[in-house]
Amino acid sequence: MDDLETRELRYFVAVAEDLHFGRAADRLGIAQPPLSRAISRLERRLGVQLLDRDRRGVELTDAGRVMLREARAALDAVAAAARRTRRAGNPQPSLVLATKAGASHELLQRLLDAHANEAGAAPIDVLLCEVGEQAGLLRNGRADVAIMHRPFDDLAGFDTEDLYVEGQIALLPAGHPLAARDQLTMADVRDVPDLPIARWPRLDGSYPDGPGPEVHTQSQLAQLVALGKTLLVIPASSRAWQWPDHVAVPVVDAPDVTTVIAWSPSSHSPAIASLVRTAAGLRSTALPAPAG
Amino acid sequence: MDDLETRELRYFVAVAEDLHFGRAADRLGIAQPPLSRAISRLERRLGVQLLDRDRRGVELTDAGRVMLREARAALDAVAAAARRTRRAGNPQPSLVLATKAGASHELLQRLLDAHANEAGAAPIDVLLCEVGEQAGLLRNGRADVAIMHRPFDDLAGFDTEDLYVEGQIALLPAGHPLAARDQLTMADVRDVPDLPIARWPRLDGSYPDGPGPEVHTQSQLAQLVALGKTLLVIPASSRAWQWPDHVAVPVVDAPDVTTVIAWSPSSHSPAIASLVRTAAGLRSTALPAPAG
DNA sequence: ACGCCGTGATACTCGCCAGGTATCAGTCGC
DNA sequence: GCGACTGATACCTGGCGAGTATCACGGCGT
Repeated sequence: MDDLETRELRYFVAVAEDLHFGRAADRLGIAQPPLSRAISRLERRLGVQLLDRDRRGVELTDAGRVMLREARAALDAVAAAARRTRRAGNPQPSLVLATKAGASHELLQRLLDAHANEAGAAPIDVLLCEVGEQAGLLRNGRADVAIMHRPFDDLAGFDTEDLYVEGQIALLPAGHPLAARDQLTMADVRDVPDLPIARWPRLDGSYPDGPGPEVHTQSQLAQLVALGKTLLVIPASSRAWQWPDHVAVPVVDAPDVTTVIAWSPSSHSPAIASLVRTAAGLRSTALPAPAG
Repeated sequence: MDDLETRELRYFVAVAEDLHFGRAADRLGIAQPPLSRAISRLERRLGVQLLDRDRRGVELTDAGRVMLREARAALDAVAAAARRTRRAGNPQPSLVLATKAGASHELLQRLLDAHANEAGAAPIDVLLCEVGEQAGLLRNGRADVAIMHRPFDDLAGFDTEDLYVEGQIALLPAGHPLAARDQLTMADVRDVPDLPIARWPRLDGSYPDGPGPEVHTQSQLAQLVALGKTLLVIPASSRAWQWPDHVAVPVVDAPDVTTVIAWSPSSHSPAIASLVRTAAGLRSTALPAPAG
């Protein structure tokens, strides 16, 4: 059983994403014939057909879909190996912590302070990212550790330590009828005709149906909120979303949000262990009382 | 940033394991000079020294230790991609379920029965393995799903669903003084001079200190228990360990054991989802009442 | 001290295979 | 039917991976 080479996996992923040999070859910076040959050799070696070269187009077979998912994971792991090794070779290796810009700000501040006070603590580079990016960064080695939120973020495949549990609030323009209430339910908040909830892309990039605007960055969303065009239900601690002319109202039956620190089990190092221990230590100290 | 090839990772892992270029080259089936060159090229490309070629021996640097761990994970992921794709290409793809021989027998039986009754269920191959092997099998694609036990097994990096919680029992020869008690504590059980608890290897292969015999397979352990040479504290449901002349006594303060079904998030397929759903469904039906 | 063994590195040669160009073979549109 | 477009095939070339021979260096016998 001769292993696959990462080149073959890269080639297959390119073709599977484009479903077009010519364009995939372009992206890869090679000519089309070598790509065709590489894919058919891959299929021959696996003894499995990965693509249906149905006239007028290429399609993935079931096995091809399996291969696409597995190949992406494998390529991430290889890339992570290279990146983490490079960083480990630095004279003073640092930890990269990924976090959603604006979320869990206070907790992060306290974590960084506490960590800096530890003797011999590795320096920490904070990598601010968009919603849902952290998992990918951890997987491909661009980050060592991430602050994430259950149940929003995809925690599959990571080790995690719970840091904080809180309820959620609805963020409303000050003048809105619902803003006068001192608490809301999800039923109140759904189907508010003048303030539809924004729709985020799913993992596959498609958008759920609904009346709200489609957004895919936090700044887009911030803009819409500031304009009073959308309604937001977010963890109580996400103060970055606070505007002077908006009001936060607790949503009593919204699911609790748990802030966690997550890392890839294959990169578990003493430096990460120390940071996680510091983070877990913050749990016992005072934080603003969780809502909900 | 040109990626690493799996060949380079395999070579590095071989050298890092042997700490000897000649023997590693032998194992790899190549000559020593190409191996030396491959490693130094790898180091040059990463810009990081991985090995200290101190005369009279090769040693891993810190970065080398990082690389070793990451490279193993990456190679597992690549191997998993190949194996799972091959299996997905079969006309009637099956799921491979890994489980410790003898553990959770009744639950497994019920799971297989229930799954077989599902319409369109994939056939299941059961892969019986030794203690601690399941994680590796899931990681490198030899298995799709595993029955594992918290807190004994290494669940890092997997998705899991809890199936069953139970207490633990001590297994004693019928004539032993402790066998007359109707419950025990860990303090009772530790340091019983004539029945030291067997020692299992740690993840790195070394053994903890202690008076008990070293074991690394279940049959070794079974032999020792049958001879009355060692004492066992195991989940109550591990009936495979029951001998006619042995007695099970509950250990009231032993940590609860949770039986879980685990799978690799990168191989999450409809077939696995269906099996997991079936397994979770068993939770609500009658099982022997958990002890503790 | 000397030579010997064992180690990893270097020098060179060779052959395979990745990759390029040119071309073929279907399929669709008009 | 013709042209446009797609992926497959034929054939060639160059680079790199792998082999053999050898070097450089340290440890350790006697």
